Amino acid sequence: MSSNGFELPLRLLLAFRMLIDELHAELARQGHPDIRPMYGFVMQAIGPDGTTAVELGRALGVTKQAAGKTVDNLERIGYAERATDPRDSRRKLVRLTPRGMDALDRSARIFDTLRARWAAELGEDRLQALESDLRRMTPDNPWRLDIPGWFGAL
Amino acid sequence: MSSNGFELPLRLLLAFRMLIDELHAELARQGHPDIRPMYGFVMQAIGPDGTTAVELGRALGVTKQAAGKTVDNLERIGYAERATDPRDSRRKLVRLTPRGMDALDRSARIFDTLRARWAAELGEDRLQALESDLRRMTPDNPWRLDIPGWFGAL
DNA sequence: CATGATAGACAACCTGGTTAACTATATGGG
DNA sequence: CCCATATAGTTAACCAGGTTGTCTATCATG
Repeated sequence: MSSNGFELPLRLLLAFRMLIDELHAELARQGHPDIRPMYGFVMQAIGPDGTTAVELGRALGVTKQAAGKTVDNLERIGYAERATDPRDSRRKLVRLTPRGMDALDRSARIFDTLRARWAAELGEDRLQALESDLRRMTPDNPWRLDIPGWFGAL
Repeated sequence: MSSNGFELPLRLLLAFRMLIDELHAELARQGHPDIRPMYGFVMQAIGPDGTTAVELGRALGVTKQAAGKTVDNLERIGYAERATDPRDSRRKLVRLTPRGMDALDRSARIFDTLRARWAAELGEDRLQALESDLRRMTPDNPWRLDIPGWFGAL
């Protein structure tokens, strides 16, 4: 069975999906029921210091318009806010609200918990080997995700 | 770095994405430029014997309407066809066309090649360990993917 | 034969993506 | 100093793929 090349991508996707589903179930339990799968990546890309729509689009590998729409949604549910840059009035700084920060912090902690569950199941050494192998097979630059919306779009 | 829980899902996704991108680049090179990332999963779910929209939806974890729309698209680009079931005229059998079959066959071979590349890089034993660990952490039933469109939708 | 279950189609809507066109602001060179 | 160009953001129109809800046609059964 392990010689079937189709299984590898499938398992990678299932594993990813499981982690993300568990993350969101837990986030919902902790008071963030409105987070969509994508938002975590977007908030991570916004980061604690804020960014702009154009930079965000570049970071996520989507157009500035798409990035803008997503920020609209984050703004609508109270996780991000926009403010004009005083030093360049073309730019609008996108920053996380305290609620957004909270969601981001909790996500990080939940991911750590989930990783610990994997370590308990597989053993820390096996998990580190797995992470190391994945790191070896994937691009170095962890950012420039290109992720949201890629599936089904490209 | 490997104690950062955020890296695991990210690497899983990047690895998946890489494989899928390489698959589609190679499929395009081999005469199938119109395949979208999802179609591979859908064609795999249709299988060599055909299925119906309802069954397909169940297999993919989406509604029958969504499955129907996707079949519309596969039909449009000549990879699937529909025919009324002679034994139950409510049902419409969805089958792959020869072109669809060809794409599916090539996909399987390309995935095998990609897996071989991973084996060459990581060693067959490490790769088998990786697959085995992923298998251990993900649901048993390989089908019922629940995949297409899940990201961004749920 | 009437009733209920099932398959499919259609419409309206949502999200997240795209291109394209437009406005407003910076910036740098004649 | 001013104009040309580049950049940030918005808006609009579209697409893909998903959802619910409704409707019709067919099957199967009491």
